[in-house]
Amino acid sequence: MAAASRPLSKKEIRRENEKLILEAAEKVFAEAGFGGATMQLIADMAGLPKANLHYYFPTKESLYRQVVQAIFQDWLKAADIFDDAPGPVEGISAYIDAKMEISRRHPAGSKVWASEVMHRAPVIQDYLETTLVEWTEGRMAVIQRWIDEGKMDAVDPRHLLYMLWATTQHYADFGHQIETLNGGLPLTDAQWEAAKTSVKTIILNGIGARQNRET
Amino acid sequence: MAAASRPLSKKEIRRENEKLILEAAEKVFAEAGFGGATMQLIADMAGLPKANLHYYFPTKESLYRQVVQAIFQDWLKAADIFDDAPGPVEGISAYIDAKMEISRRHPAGSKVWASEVMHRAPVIQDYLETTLVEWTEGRMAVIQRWIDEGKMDAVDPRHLLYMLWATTQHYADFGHQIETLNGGLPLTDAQWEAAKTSVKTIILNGIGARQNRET
DNA sequence: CTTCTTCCTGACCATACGGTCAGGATATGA
DNA sequence: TCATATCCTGACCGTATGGTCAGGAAGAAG
Repeated sequence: MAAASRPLSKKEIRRENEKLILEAAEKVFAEAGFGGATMQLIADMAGLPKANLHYYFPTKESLYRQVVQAIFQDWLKAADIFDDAPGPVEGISAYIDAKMEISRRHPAGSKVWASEVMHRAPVIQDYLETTLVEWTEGRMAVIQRWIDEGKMDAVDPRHLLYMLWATTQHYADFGHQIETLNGGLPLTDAQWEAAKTSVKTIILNGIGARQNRET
Repeated sequence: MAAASRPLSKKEIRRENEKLILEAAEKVFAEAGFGGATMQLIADMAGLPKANLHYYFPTKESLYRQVVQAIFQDWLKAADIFDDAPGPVEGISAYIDAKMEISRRHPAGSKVWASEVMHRAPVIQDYLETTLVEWTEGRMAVIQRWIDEGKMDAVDPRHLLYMLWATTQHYADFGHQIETLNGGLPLTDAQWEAAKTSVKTIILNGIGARQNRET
């Protein structure tokens, strides 16, 4: 059937299988929640026997933990954009674009994250208290600097961040609702562009973001 | 112990117990998700034996369905405000206030709803396709009228609605994250006011909402 | 070729869960 | 007062699930 490649080395096998399992797990956890997900279903989706999952990941929780941690990494990475930007127009635009793209390409991850937080973060509370707190404070400082430099209105940086998270992740977490309201069809390329544009327009206007130098 | 009231009539008993069960169920479903919730836990929280739950609600699913339907009703009701308003400043302000208040007073309901939609709405898909679609189209028409009347910028009404939902519900669904970022403490009255103000300011400025008559 | 380590898996187990039921308690209404 | 309908619940049941394990297959190392 499939193009049988040469036998894989042990390391390759491990890497390959862990990847298969993690990908399947992310989907299943996203669709069913932690409680509703079953190891059997993840195994089927990964195309491996259930016992094999327990060979790589001793418990359901350890598998879940790794899924959530991977998502958290992506989440943070999307924000490096923020720091390098000269002002809110560039920085926030780029951040919205990046997060919207994640919502589009990686909706399962966003859902798992949302579910984890909604359930009071049973497995990544320590990350929230350390990494996320630091990250947030850093970004708030950037926004405050922009305000001090007169590049945008004096809005509360914290609530601006929440709005950015909420609006962008909404397109992943509530994607099903959005699809239903779109006649049951996934958004087209053009519709995604319209969504991005709407979010950027409203938020940038909303905070009175001003270009670095008036044209 | 408790002030023993006179014996309840059968009807009162039924009403009372159903209420107890539904309230407990909403909390448990919100905290654990449908799959993670157990009838035993709901029973304990309601202070009733498990078999009693099955007397009032034959299955876990039927109980869940009623919880979700009740939430959906609230959800829609909050939006009557919209129609009576003369323009976006009043209408959208009031809508944001109302939805923020729901997020604050009724976070469990919002979480159950979010969870249901994230899992592709297994029990209320029909509502999404009928009631929600109609509701959304009605509200989009109102917004479009405001645009046509020059009361706000020509933003995409659909994405504006999504932003309103996303930003307001975020304070319930991600309340735990927000609390963690607030030093582990729930938001104070003043902080809730600041949140409302931020959301309203950014969105109303963002859409260029103009008062009915210039002062 | 031999030994060692890693990978693999069918069969199995204990538990927890949703759901049932028989039979008792309690209100209602004639 | 008695009959009936409703409410209540401890004990029970079948199933599904997370997890285990013994033993085999297969690459790595020498």
